[in-house]
Amino acid sequence: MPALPPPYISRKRLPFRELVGALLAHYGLQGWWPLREHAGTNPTATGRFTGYHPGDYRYPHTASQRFEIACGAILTQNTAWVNVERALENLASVGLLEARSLFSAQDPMLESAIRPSGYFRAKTRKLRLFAEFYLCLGDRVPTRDDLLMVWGIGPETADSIRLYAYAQLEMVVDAYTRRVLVREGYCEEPLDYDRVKRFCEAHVERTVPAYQEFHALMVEHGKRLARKPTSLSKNAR
DNA sequence: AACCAGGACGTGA
DNA sequence: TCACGTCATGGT
Repeated sequence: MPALPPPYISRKRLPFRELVGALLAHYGLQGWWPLREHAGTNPTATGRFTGYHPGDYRYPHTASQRFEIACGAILTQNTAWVNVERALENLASVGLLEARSLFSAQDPMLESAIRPSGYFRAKTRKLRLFAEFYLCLGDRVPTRDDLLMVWGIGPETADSIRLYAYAQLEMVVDAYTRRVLVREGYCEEPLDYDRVKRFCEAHVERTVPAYQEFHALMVEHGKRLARKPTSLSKNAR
């Protein structure tokens, strides 16, 4: 056990599980991960973020969807999703949203396709290295440690790929999750990734759909908290 | 016109 | 270990 002060102070709050229930009631089922083929359907409460499939947890249906999800997870690193959508569209339109062609593509081709999502040189390298890893994988499901061995894939990206591309029971913690936990008074900074992950695991039903909905709700709610405290966050005590 | 967005890596202390 | 700089585009 790390010799650190306990980061999670129990205040007079809803039990965390009940906050999650309140968020679900408020925002509804999310149905992550967004896919291009669903673009334009199921707009969420925040508006223009589309591509979800609420209520259907059998994704990915195909290897193509799996690869698209993983690429999106890499491209969205510190980047607004709307920019990632453009990059994914560009990749698909030139036939590069597929492991073999992406791996074989020339740098300038990849770079120009993903430029809208930023960090285009670093992400070109990351996508290519992931494509290589993905091809070597065959039909096997990568462990978290497998993914962390790949340059460009850190804890959150690895967990996102595990939970959404491979439908494995893996809790995803992102900036929005941390923001919600802090702003709603369930923990204090500094928020170490693995400790937040364990906190969430302790409070969420241990099923893949529950993990997916939980993470998606954290993002949806976190986006609101970015602007100003919402009525929900004020009422939720 | 700053500031931020669904991080990860390299570096020096 | 850990704090900090770097990577880059597009929206608000």
